[in-house]
Amino acid sequence: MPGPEFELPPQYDPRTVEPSLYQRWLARDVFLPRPSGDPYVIVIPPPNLTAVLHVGHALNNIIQDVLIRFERMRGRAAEWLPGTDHAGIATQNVVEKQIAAEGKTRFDLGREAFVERVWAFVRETGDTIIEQLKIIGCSCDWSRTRFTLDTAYSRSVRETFVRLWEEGLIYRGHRVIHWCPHCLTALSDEEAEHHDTNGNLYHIKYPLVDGSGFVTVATTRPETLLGDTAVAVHPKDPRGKPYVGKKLRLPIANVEIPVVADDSVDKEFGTGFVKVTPAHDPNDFDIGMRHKLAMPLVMTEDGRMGGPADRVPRELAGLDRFDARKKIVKLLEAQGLLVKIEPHPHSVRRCYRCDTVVEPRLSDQWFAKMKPLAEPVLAAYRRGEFKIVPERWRATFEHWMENIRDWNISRQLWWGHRIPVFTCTKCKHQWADRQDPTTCPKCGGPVEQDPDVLDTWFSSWLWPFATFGWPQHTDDLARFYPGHTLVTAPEILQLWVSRMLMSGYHFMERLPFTTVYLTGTVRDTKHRKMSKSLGNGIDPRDVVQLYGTDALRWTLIGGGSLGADVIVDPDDLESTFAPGRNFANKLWNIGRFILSQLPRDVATIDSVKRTSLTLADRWILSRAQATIREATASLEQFRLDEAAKRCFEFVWNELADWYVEAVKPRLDDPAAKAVLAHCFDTALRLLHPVVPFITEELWQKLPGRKADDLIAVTDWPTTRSELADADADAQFARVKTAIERIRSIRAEYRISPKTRLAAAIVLRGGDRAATFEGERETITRLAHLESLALNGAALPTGAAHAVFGDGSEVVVALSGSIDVQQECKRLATESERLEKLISGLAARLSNENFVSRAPAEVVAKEREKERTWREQRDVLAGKLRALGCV
RNA sequence: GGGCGAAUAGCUCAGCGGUUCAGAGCGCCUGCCUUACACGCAGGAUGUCGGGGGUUCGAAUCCCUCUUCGCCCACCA
Repeated sequence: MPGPEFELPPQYDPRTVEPSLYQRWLARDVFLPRPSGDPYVIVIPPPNLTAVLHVGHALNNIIQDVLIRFERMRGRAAEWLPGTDHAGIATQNVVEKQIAAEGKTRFDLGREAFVERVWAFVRETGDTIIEQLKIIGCSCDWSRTRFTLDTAYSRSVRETFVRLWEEGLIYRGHRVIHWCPHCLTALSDEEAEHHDTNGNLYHIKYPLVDGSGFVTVATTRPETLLGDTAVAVHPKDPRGKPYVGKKLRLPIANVEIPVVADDSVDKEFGTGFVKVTPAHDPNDFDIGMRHKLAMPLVMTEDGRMGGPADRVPRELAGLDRFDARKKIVKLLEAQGLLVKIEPHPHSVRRCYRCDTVVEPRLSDQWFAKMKPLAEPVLAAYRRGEFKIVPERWRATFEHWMENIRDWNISRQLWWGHRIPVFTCTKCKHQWADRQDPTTCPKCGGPVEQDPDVLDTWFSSWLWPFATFGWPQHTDDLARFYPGHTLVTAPEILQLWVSRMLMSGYHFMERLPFTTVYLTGTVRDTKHRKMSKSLGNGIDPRDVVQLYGTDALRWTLIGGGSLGADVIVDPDDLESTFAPGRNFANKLWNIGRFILSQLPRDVATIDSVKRTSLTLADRWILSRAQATIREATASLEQFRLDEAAKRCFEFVWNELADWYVEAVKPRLDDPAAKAVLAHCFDTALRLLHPVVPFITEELWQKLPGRKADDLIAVTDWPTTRSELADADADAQFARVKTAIERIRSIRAEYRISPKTRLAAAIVLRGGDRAATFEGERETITRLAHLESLALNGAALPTGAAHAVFGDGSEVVVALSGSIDVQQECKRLATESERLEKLISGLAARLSNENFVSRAPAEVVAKEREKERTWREQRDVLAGKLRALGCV
């Protein structure tokens, strides 16, 4: 008998195998799409370059990797395009913070030097992020790595802008937008996030100019009263009617403002009188437009009070808006104009990048019209041309698409794509240009480019096709657009996903993907989202260092179902990731055992005669078939967790716990070796997408591997009907049950493995006995493991016993005596339980409705069950009598 | 203010009309170093499936309602 050809350590050490395997995959170009074949395309959600990745990002990318590896093994030309996002405002913020630490601002450096500085930063984090993706095993096509500021990519961005301009979908809007006083830029609606706040509602008296009294307004932002140009009432509100057309004296500012009637006022809210600040509130802006009111700004861009001298008194000018609020309240109080302050919870918008309270501000910005882009996408969704999983996001998506508003695409930043709008300083002609013009095409005068840059999402919304070279008609574009699956976090469904769908449909006339997979969120034990700012972010590299990449992947994939959150305890990585590590180690040891048994020329399963297979052989082969079928179906439905769990069961509970044990007595049987090799090979392939490293490592060691074979590009197992065997499934299930009963009895009576025992399986029905006869060696072996001697003879009564489902029973006789009292007690309890079950079932079966309405097979099954239970009860009664129990 | 989701074993979560649906992992208890694995093996305990109604022959599973948590959306100052 040939000994093992190599020795493997009993503990798997991922650190020694993972890096070299990754290099090997790279060297063989397995991550490149196959030159031919049906493409399967995923574009990575390009990570921001603001910080290194945490486990939340890892989840997202591992899901993509599982899908791409699965499809690659199925023979598709799998293309996973990686890259990174310049993340305009976010990145600029981080670098500005760095500069601030040096006591400088971006204005000290100047635009060019600042942008250079950002580039340096971005190159560094970019490298780290790519490195992290490799460490977690991502099989991206690195030859096509893109960055949203690449030269070619920038051309795409510019082309889009100019096209939209030419189509009349871009316009200059003078309106109130969300302004971040910290980032000093406009934000889109989506970038100004709602946060619930415990604010106050201030009731303030505005005196009538004619001295005849006051009206009282209610506001949450008293400091904006300096910018009031009217007070509005609802036209049908009797309280306000008498005042319409009258003049009020604005407190503190000392200007006169009118009372106007406007439908938008809610009679129910506050006092019914609304102060109107057109330059600092979007609603008030609309009112201002309707009533042709002046719109003075009373705050500076950085959130301090400042404006026309008649409105902003010297004592307030330059004061921060929140300090100004306190001061104004004091002044009002002193003048007796403050009626009351009542608590008023409401929502305040904050900048999604720096968390500063956003200030609505009248400003000129570029907008893109969205309705014409959104409508066809919504229609396509309703026609089922793409789907979102989990399906529950449907309402959110549709609601957003139905109520879409124009998109503010200009940002007062330096880091990003400069807006390609040019203005002639002489004739004021304004146009968008694909090239940088030097002179005005109309009058030849000098030109100026718009100083602002585009919203970062204005480049990322082109990701599915700009990355493949659009607007050039490249081969890549023809082959890889449209793609297939987009995997991302639900929080950017609007910000990014819906816009990609719109741009794809608009510019490419095809939707960019067929499925949007929205992942869950990785949270800590307090259910807080994992993030750097909260300090609960875990670097996936730390986990990999401790437990290995496969353990990380296993935990994240197997730990949560489709779209569900995954909880990671940052203070106890061990308990979070140990299951993954343990599973890898289990796989390793099964491999160690099986590999030590396999000869170099192990037979294929096809060359083994059916007749030389035992029940256990046929059973495990059949289980393998079931696993292939179920795991494949789960993956096709994006249920990665189900697929992983099914494979886990096959490997651990079926292959290791039962088959490997059952086969030990006949390890010199070539058929057994063939079955072992086949099942292990199948398991490795099925598991490879989830745990790529250890499966590759073990698969390499299987007999018959050629030097350039790699599991990463080998075939996905397919089902073969001739190996499925329902008979074997059923029969082996019975063997298992019998063995389990024996073990249970042994444990219950604390029979040490050294104690000699005899047991019998007494079967009801001769045919089944015959079946078992044929499987004697399996049973004998398993029984031996339990230190049980198994034979077919009946044994003395009075021994411990078990009855199971189909009426067969196990009787175990001990060489010594048993505790009769204890056994009586046990039997009585069991008898009682059974009696209860029987009476419940009998009631059900005597229910006419059940018998007539339930499906026939259900009724039949219940009848059969009742019959069995009654038999069992009789057997128990016999035992009780035999033992002399009362 | 709307919409969505979640509440199942001590913890983290599967299951989402009948088919072992009362489950998995971790933890816990009892035995075991049985020639792959103690990151293991065998056996075991633990849940009125958030409360209350309803539909049904039958409900963790569908409907209503309440409570508690999340999330998303929202121009009521």
